[in-house]
Amino acid sequence: MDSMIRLTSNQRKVLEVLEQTGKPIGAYAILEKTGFRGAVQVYRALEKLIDLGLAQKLESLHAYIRVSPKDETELTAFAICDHCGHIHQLTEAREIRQLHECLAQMDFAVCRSVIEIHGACSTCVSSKRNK
Amino acid sequence: MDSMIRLTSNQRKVLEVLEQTGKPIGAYAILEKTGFRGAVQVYRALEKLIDLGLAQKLESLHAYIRVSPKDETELTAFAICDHCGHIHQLTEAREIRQLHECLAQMDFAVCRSVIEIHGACSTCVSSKRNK
DNA sequence: TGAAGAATGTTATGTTATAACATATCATTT
DNA sequence: AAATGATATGTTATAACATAACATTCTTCA
Repeated sequence: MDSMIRLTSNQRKVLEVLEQTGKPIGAYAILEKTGFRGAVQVYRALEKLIDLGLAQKLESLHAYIRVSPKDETELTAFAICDHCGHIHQLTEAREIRQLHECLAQMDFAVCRSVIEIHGACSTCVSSKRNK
Repeated sequence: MDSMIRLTSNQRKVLEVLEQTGKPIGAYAILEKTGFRGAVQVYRALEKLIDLGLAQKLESLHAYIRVSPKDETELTAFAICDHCGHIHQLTEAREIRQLHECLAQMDFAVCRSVIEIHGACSTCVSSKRNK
């Protein structure tokens, strides 16, 4: 893959950890899994991966997650299940676009959009119902 | 005011700092302004103020801001100007409600909503244009 | 090959947040 | 007023997250 080519060894290692994990993971947990000597290496790799659109930070969790590079960061929202940790990614949702349009009408120039909705996913909601 | 009654001395001090500041402020800056001996006192007060709907945390800034208690947390979005620090609060916006409805249709039970849109406010955008 | 730039390593420190336990304050009942 | 219990506050330590500053190593391409 073309995008793989430009990744350095450290960046590849971090990306692999993100992929193996499959859900948000903190920088220091990445540090342990990669075996790097310091946190700096993790943060540097994450910065690049985020730049490339391969990862994103979940601000409300202080954690990082692999995203598909085609997902436009600005138009992505995360539904975070606080019970099982599952992340559902809403990409290109009409509602997000509308929110941005609403801001555009106020002459607000969006450059980054942090949308993280916490709650309980369908699985957890129904398993609770059955208790 | 009724809501004032239940606040303790520390909570009142923190609330006053938030109000005097008028924009997001970090916990350790609050610590300095209040003169408390430790960060714990700040975080405890903030927790209560947030519970009461008098303050909110801006996750992407690691900072806290006074909000009007009638603003429903779940339906609030913040437009954060990264140039001048100005915060515009969108409350009860139709777009947010629609996003929640979209999640509800996926059987996701929302309990907390973090919506923070970064960019440049109209003032900063136009002052840039004039440079 | 060897100079320039990119990547990585190393150490230290800054920043944000909470755990665990001690003490103080205040209202209520006796 | 003294004893009780609940709430609030204080204190210390540490966890968790993030970056600054500088040294070294690795590429690459003239």
